[in-house]
Amino acid sequence: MRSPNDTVPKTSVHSQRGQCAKRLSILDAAAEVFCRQGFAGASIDEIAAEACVSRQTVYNHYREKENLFTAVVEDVMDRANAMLFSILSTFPENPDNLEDDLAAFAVRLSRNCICNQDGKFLRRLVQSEGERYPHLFEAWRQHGPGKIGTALAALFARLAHKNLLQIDDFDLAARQFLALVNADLQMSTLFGAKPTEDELENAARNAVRTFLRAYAATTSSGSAPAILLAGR
Amino acid sequence: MRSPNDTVPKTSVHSQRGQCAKRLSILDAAAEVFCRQGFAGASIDEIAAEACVSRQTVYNHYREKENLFTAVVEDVMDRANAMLFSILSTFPENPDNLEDDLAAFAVRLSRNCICNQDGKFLRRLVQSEGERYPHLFEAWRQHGPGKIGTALAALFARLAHKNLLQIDDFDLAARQFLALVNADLQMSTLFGAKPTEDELENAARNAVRTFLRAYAATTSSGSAPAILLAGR
DNA sequence: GTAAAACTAGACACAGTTGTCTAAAACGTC
DNA sequence: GACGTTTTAGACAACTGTGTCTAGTTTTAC
Repeated sequence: MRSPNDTVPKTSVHSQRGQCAKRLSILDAAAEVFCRQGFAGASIDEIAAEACVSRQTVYNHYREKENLFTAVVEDVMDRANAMLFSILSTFPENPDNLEDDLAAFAVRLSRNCICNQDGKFLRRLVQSEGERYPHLFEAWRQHGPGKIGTALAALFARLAHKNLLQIDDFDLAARQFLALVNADLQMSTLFGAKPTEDELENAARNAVRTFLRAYAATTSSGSAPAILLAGR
Repeated sequence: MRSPNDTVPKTSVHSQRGQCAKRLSILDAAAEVFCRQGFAGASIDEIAAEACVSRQTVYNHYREKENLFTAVVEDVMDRANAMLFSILSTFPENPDNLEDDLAAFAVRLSRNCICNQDGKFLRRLVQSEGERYPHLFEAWRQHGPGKIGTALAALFARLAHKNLLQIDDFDLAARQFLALVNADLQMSTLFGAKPTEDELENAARNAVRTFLRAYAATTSSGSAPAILLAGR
């Protein structure tokens, strides 16, 4: 896989974001350009220019376009993954107001995992190149943001165990929660425009309200919680 | 816009799917290739080959690549649009079992508008080329499947008027309904694999069940309908 | 300060694409 | 069968992109 004459300095730690400023700069520029133009449309010259680096330097570090592409994908996925788990850890152990806590959580999730540059990049790339690079898709699913689903499912299982939610199928609930959060953002995210903070807030509120109407634990009397039905 | 020496026969009715078999064949092949490779990655040679037509014929009909691309987009959108309205018209005026009717409706919608070749093409293209061709995105929204939302909202308004649903914001409910239907299909549709008929059925059932838990009209007693809570 | 490593700029061969052009072939119609 | 149109196959110029090479410059490390 790795050619012997990679002139990459001593610090050739695979694609892990390591040391060298140029390497980093190339990675970032490449992410930008690949995202804008797709794999076929992106040219090494453009990437080099955006990274303020000579074309030869790009080739020194990444040997060929294909190689650079997979390095970028790995890098973005690593970052997205770290971000995801940092956000998951913010959910309070004992939520005192489930609706507010879930909404705040949803805002963080959509702001930092879905609507940010990395989220956009991954969505676009998996969509347009996923068929051509099946391993890309698989990586996205198992090791990248595709994991959001399983992580969320675990969170919901915890909440159900505390009798705060009433859920049969945790994975399904997780998928639906994400889908609902996305429902109001799709237009923005499809187009590429970053939604405002207000839009994020609204989208989260709408999603959580509907989600809780469907999944909030019923009170002991068996009817839906008064607070949820009251607003209608 | 239109060059005077378009050698297109007498039947130059813009891009409306008209007459000439070659023209049709080119349009279909181009849709296929653009979808697979994106705009930059698709070559006229490949399109011509897939259409079983000489390259020159492609140029005779569509003058240049850009032109062919927009013709394909228009064509696919027209078809998707027609399909959407044909499906909307199948929803019964007086549903006797809302859950079943909505589920059947969701199956038809996802099979024929979301998971089919045209749906895939449009999603992929809007996603990857929407930023470069803003008019494409705008067209998709106003004149293509972006309209599903408003059409659905109208349907839900009707159902709410008949006291079958209890909805504040019809547009929101429509977006959420679509999002829920997509929730289980995203993996398949992202990857490009056609889901099986069973998967469609399941996705629709899951979506409708959650949707109705959130939006079904409460019975006169004020509690959620017994049938909906019973299953849990 | 010096030597090794990293970087730059430019030229280069090669391949692929777009869009044009031409002459010959196939087609449809009267 | 003859005419006009459509289609084809191939050659073509212009361009763009990839990946290599070289020679010179800058940076870094000792």
